[in-house]
Amino acid sequence: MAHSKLTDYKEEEIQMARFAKAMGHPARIAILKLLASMDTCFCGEIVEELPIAQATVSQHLKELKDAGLIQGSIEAPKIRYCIEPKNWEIARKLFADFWYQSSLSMQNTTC
Amino acid sequence: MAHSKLTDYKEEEIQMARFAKAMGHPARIAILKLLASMDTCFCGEIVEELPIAQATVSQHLKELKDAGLIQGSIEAPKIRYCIEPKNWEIARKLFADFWYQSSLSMQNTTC
DNA sequence: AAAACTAATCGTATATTTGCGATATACAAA
DNA sequence: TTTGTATATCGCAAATATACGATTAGTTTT
Repeated sequence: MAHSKLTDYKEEEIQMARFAKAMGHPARIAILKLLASMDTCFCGEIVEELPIAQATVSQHLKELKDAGLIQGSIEAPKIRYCIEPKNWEIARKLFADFWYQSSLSMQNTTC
Repeated sequence: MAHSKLTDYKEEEIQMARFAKAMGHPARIAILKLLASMDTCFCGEIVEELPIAQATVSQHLKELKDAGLIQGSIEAPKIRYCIEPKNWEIARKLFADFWYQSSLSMQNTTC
């Protein structure tokens, strides 16, 4: 048997989908790029950059935090955000492997 | 001025978010992996693999197709699916650049 | 022409996402 | 202790996503 019906998805697929979903909005891509390029920055700076209201930015930040891609630390009265290095590396690797594996097995055929 | 308020997101961010969103579900990750590893396969084979109903698989396939990541061709009475090579490469590159750029600018600091 | 098969679409229910203004919270500054 | 500043959270509305069974559409086989 080459393949068999899955009772559920693999943990790796679930994890990768979780990261991908967190990245599935232009605002969150922009936030991640900003954080990666500026190393760290304050919430307020992000709000200034994006074409959405403060409450909405805060919501996007929460989603990225819940997915584990970023973290924040209090520097009263501000909050400093940055990439969460461990999960960032996990995500990077998951996606890198994903496309690497596909390049190995995929032929140049089209259907 | 280092940065300025965006009136809207960059096309690249929108495109990347579109791909990421399409990949933001375990079923769709599983489908993409399956297609990449099997080169091409029939819709029915995908349905057999996944723990969800045929109608739901069809819906996920439609989303992947709408995002441009896969394509299908009729081989009556079946439909053969495969990766859409052009957009696949565009997506791969977007993600690769994304993490490469971040590795360039990110220090090993944490906040 | 009828029956069988594959896959898309419809209709529906429920859950999640997105966005905002308003408000609350937490801390610093006065 | 009051005031101000920064950010999270609340409450809401609208849109989108997820899942399924049932049905339809398109082809092939009989």
